[in-house]
Amino acid sequence: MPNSTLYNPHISVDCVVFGFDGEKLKVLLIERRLDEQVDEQSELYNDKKLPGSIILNDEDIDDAASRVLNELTGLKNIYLSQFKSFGNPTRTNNPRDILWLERTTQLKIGRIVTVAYVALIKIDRKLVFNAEDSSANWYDVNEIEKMTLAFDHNTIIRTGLEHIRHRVDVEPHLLFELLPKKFTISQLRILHDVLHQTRSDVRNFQKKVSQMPYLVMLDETEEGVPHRAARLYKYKK
Amino acid sequence: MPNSTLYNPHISVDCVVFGFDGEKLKVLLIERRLDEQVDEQSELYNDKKLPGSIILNDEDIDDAASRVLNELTGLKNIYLSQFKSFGNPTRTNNPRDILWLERTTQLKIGRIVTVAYVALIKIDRKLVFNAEDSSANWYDVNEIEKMTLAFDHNTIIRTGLEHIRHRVDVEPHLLFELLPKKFTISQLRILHDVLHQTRSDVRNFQKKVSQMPYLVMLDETEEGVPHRAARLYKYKK
DNA sequence: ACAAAAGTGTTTGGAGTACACCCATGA
DNA sequence: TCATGGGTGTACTCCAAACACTTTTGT
Repeated sequence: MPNSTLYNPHISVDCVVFGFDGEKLKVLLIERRLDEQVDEQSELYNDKKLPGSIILNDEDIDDAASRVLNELTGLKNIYLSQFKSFGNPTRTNNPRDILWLERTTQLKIGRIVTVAYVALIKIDRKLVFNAEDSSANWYDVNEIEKMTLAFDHNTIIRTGLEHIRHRVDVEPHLLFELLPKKFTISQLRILHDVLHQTRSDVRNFQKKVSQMPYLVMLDETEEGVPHRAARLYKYKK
Repeated sequence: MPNSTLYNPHISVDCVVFGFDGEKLKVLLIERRLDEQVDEQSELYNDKKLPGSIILNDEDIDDAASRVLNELTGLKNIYLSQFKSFGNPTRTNNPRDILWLERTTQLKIGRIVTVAYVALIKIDRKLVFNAEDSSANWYDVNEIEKMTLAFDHNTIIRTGLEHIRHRVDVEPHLLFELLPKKFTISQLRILHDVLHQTRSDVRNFQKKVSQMPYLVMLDETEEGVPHRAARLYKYKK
């Protein structure tokens, strides 16, 4: 439980956590609920938000983002990239959001500037989603556009998606943060296409990846598929 | 003079203002001086810092960056791009910096997270550099690496330079923010090379720019040069 | 006349793109 | 045996890179 001598209530971090299920790009969202009805006009919360937190008084902002992810997933060493800060003074104006903040933090909250991060994780890991005394789930990025999230989190996700698309152009090895340790060329191609918003030719894609020295072919194939099993690869170094 | 009911002392903006003098890339730095000697151990300040400010209570962070630039140069509609926030808790630990902050803001200052922006301006404009009751000057980006600036401003400038280099790859028209309204192809090529850290071939560069529809040839040539005068161009649309 | 930078075409290699068929596997 | 995706090669196009000489102007 946040404590006013430990926390800095002016600055927060929010994480847009991307995952890839083999077909679509997903984002991890926290279910926002307040069960206890404190007074008559308090609504029940039943919407979603990005994982995030106000920062600790002596905490680096990158460390705060790592902490949020670790509390959420139990994992360390997740790929994290700060992409933008959101400081519009009206972003914390919705009474619904203010009430929720003050309930969950036990702090008097005014304006908050949030520093947003993109995180990439392998969706196949069994994750412990128990942060913020609530649960988290994966949602298709395309579905999210139609949902109404807390604060300005729709905008943050949209911007984070653009950011990671640009980053992948410059650093293609980021794709491997989203794939399982062993993967097929098809999975790599589909992920590549989802992020680049293209549809690559299968043969040309094979040609391209065969020139990547850091992609090593394994002596294994996938299992349990109702067709010819594809060769597995791993990312090396 | 800052006033504690108007200003939010937890968040600031800093601007890395780039200019191009025809040869080298420059950054605008404020001379930091405190003339009045308040007590015996107070040093005289004679170093440099980025233009910046803590934000107003109800001010958007982008607006705060615009305000800083307008106060500094008198200009509006300057190209501005937020690139990173710096929130290491030790960045405001230097007693020298703390003292300076409290003197100039008249506020009790703790930790500050700063949101950093890159700005591009045409160096040929006659600018009114009178912000923060001090003066500002252009410095070569390469010289700055050897200087010791206030706070973590060396790091901010280095990161801002990387940022603008990437941006120019994606949006080549940003180059025209740095050039005078009328410019030669040589100027454009030299600026391009400075930012890409390359040395382009003159003929190949001419070929490339001749395919840019937004680059229009004027019926004028440069003047006062001790050699064949080059044709002038302007950027259209 | 000389110094200094402006301006101008061609060739070549590599990368990207388009395109169609047989193969292996499970049901 | 059938349905489903896996895996493979060639030809064409286009862009980037290499490369040298003549022109214009001021001193």
